[in-house]
Amino acid sequence: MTLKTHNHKDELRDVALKATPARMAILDFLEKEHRPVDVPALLSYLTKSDIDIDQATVYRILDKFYKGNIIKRLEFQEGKFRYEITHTDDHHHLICEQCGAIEDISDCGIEVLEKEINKKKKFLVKRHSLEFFGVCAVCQR
Amino acid sequence: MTLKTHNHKDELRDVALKATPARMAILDFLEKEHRPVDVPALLSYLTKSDIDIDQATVYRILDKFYKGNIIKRLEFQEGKFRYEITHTDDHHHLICEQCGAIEDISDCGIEVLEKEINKKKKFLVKRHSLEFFGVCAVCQR
DNA sequence: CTTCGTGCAAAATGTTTGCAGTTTC
DNA sequence: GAAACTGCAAACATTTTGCACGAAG
Repeated sequence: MTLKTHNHKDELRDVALKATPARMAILDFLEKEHRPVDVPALLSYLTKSDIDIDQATVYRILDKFYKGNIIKRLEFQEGKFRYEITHTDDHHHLICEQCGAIEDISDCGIEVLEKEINKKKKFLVKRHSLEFFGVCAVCQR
Repeated sequence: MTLKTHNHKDELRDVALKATPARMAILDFLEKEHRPVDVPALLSYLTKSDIDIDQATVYRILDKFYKGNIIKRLEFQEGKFRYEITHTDDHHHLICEQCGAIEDISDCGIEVLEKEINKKKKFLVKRHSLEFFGVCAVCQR
């Protein structure tokens, strides 16, 4: 069992955001889901949880969370964004193009590459996106 | 000087696509531009070149090209797609968040990682996306 | 009580589709 | 001439915005 030093309220206070029911529910959902979620999924969860919320509000909340570095914003070549809780480790995703399964992968050793880029190209890397698309183990059978 | 074994007409015939003026112009533009372009940029170029084309047609052409592997489809966290001619080398991009400059970078050594993923996770990688966001040399000054 | 957050409606942006007419091979 | 391609208009999906009301600290 891990020691939880922060709850959602603290998390929000840390970035000067008020702890509203909608925000708490969104954090709950993002934490519960073990994959990056899109806005439709978020909305349908909120509706099912009897939280009546407008999509505009959801986008505004996600924007605040993103800017406060509480969540990450990802693109899986779908023409829309997905969001996931910011974790301490730098991980990426394996996206199965057949069933849509999303696996995590860590330790891609990309920091080395970033340093090299900085040295060779004088480009200061702030963040990167790295996703793999293919066929998962189950779909290969 | 490099030997050009293929022109645009051949390129299209190779993937069973008819060589129409619009398609030739789009290939011209994508070849001329040294950065991944979005649809608005493509449309404005075509208009300036007195090629009257509907956006629906542009999207349909890009779709065909993408499926024929003539072009690549990229996302730079902008909520839209960008396209570039498919090159033989596997390169990625450094995107300056301040001025929008896009530099190429090669030899990221990601094939090694893909093989590892295949072995460890039994996930068959077909393609990947890797982009770096940060500040370019000019904007750092 | 002031600032921040939300709902509602509308719009902006990017992309896709149906269908009738046109072009390419 | 058949199949592929295109224009037009409309629809669709995602995301953003203005404004008035409501809630949190």
